[in-house]
Amino acid sequence: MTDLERLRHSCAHVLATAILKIWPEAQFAAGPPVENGFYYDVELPHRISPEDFPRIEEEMKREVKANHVFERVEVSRDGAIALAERGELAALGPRGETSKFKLDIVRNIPDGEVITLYRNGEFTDLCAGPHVLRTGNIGAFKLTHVASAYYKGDENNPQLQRIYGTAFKNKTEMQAYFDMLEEAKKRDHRKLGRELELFCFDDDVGPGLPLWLPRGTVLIEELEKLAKETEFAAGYDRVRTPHLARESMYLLSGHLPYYAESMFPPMSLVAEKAEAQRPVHRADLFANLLDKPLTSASLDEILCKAAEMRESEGLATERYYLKAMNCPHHHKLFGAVQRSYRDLPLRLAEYGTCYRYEQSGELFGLMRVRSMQMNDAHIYCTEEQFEEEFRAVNEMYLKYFSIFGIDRYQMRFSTHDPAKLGQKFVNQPELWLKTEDMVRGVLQRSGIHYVEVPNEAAFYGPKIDVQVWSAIGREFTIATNQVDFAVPQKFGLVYKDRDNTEKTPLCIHRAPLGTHERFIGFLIEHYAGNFPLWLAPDQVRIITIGAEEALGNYAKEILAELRRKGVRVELDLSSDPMKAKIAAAEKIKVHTMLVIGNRDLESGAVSLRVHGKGNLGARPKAEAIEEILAAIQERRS
RNA sequence: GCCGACAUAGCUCAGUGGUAGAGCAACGGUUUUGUAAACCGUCGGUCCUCGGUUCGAAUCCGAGUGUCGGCUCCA
Repeated sequence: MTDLERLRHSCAHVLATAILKIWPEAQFAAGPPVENGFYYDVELPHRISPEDFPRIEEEMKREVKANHVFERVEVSRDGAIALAERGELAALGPRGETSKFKLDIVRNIPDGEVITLYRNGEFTDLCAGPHVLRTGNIGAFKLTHVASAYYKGDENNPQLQRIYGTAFKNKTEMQAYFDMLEEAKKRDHRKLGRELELFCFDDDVGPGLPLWLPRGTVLIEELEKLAKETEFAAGYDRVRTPHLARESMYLLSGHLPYYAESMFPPMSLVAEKAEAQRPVHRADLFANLLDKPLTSASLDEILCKAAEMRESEGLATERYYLKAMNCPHHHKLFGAVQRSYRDLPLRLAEYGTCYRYEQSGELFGLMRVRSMQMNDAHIYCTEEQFEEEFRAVNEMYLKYFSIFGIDRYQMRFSTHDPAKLGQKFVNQPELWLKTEDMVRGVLQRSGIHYVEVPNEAAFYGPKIDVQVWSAIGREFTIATNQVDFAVPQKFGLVYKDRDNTEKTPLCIHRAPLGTHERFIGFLIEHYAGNFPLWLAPDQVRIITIGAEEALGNYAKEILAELRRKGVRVELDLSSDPMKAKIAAAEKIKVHTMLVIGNRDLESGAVSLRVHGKGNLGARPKAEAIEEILAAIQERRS
């Protein structure tokens, strides 16, 4: 535990002390330090709201001022249980009620472990420590928010109130933290997305279904261009597949019924000619049955009637699902053509659109959505080819990260848990060990730093997830690279090997750029909206000083030349003062401004201004254009 | 999905039971400029939706929807 964590954990005890002074009946569960502070979970009939914070903080201040010693006491298990039963743990003294959560925690402490209590003033808590010496060592603290959490994170357990706070050695450091938070807020992709007109959401379209405005679409298309170039060079073939598929495919793939919950509910079609007619006919049919115009019927009435109708006529239904992943479609493409070992490795790539019914409370801007476009590809290869393919995929990741200047990331290698074979993981123990060894080997030989996490693999094989941190401090999986040794077999995918036998290929699922939604959400925060020239929705804006015809013509010449060369360029010929035009361009983070006045017109120059860098001075027109084209071409950061 | 908070003009926000407000943006005009905002005017509202309380609701109550903070989940 770091010094800061120790201090924050101690502050959690002070928080509990204060809460008990106000609400003596409070029952406490766990109160650990977390990334930016600490929390304590409490069960209390009173709903604590931020309005209660000043009062609680007042009590906390008193406790800090009293400068109580944090006293460590070792107790026997029976001793701790007796104290919990008398309600003396996480308490100011004996109480009528058992310290029920603490009792549960004591009972779950493994045999042989030393059980310790910590006391500060009147407050005693079951706690492994360590703590600061005295409450007075807590220099600065503040309660930040309140949320709810299930006891032990299990949704079958009672919901507790989780009071979050933060603490620092002194006020200066705490202020710096809050200032940093303010800065982070300005980078929030949801805020910038609106300000820069990149994307939006609409209630009539639906929650978690982003709409891309023209500027955001530029980002998408630039990323796709990058991916297509990179994948073409790496020997990928592009494919395209529909957004939905019949139920039977997801039964085959094994996604149903296990993943049905995270898929949109199916569309049911009646497999009967009369029913498959154009919607208008269906509408008339329903209207007749309903005895009123369709428009005045509620959706429930219509659905109910439709179901009744199907039932009464005994019509068979078939169901279609929106795809939640592209792999089954790609597997079908592998199987569509006879494959020889000479065709392998076969790399099928698609920016496929997927739909996942994420729980409503999980939606978060672009980072967690219900419709997404994935930088997907499936590589079908032999076991011998696996290492080389897997290594090449990892290198592609690193190439992308260097283009975007992403240096804070972590590769997470997720493996299976042998205890869950046949449940969470396909029951092929030897293939698990073999593929995990292969992946581990590639990572080690490539010198890639990674952490290994058991029990987090996909159901069909081990995987590597790349974690990044957004400006808001949330952790996200931005990219994924997975081994699949199970599903190709289910699909009966085979290739004819050299020895004239049929073999099942291994499959690598990979998405180095993740989904457009999450990746762009991340990039917005990463760049704080200040995209490099090649990505910037507004690459160049020509700003005239004055509006004489000759100057306007000169500006139009430059505009036309840049347009011809594929640059996203606009011309601001309005009568606003030059300073106002610059301000308007800066506000939407136009990357490069070409400011031209009569002086420039006379000398055939432009004056260059770059967002965030200010005025770079005048230079010959041709030179400025050359410079702009080169920066775009090289995807300079 | 669960707990809680929030929802007022395109954006940021004020308005706590009695005529719906500001700044910015947009639009119209005047102004003709040397590196982040020239002046004047105009437009703009289902105060999220539905229901209730009340002589009267943006304001109080209930339900729904959405967003946010967490939890759970995350192929």
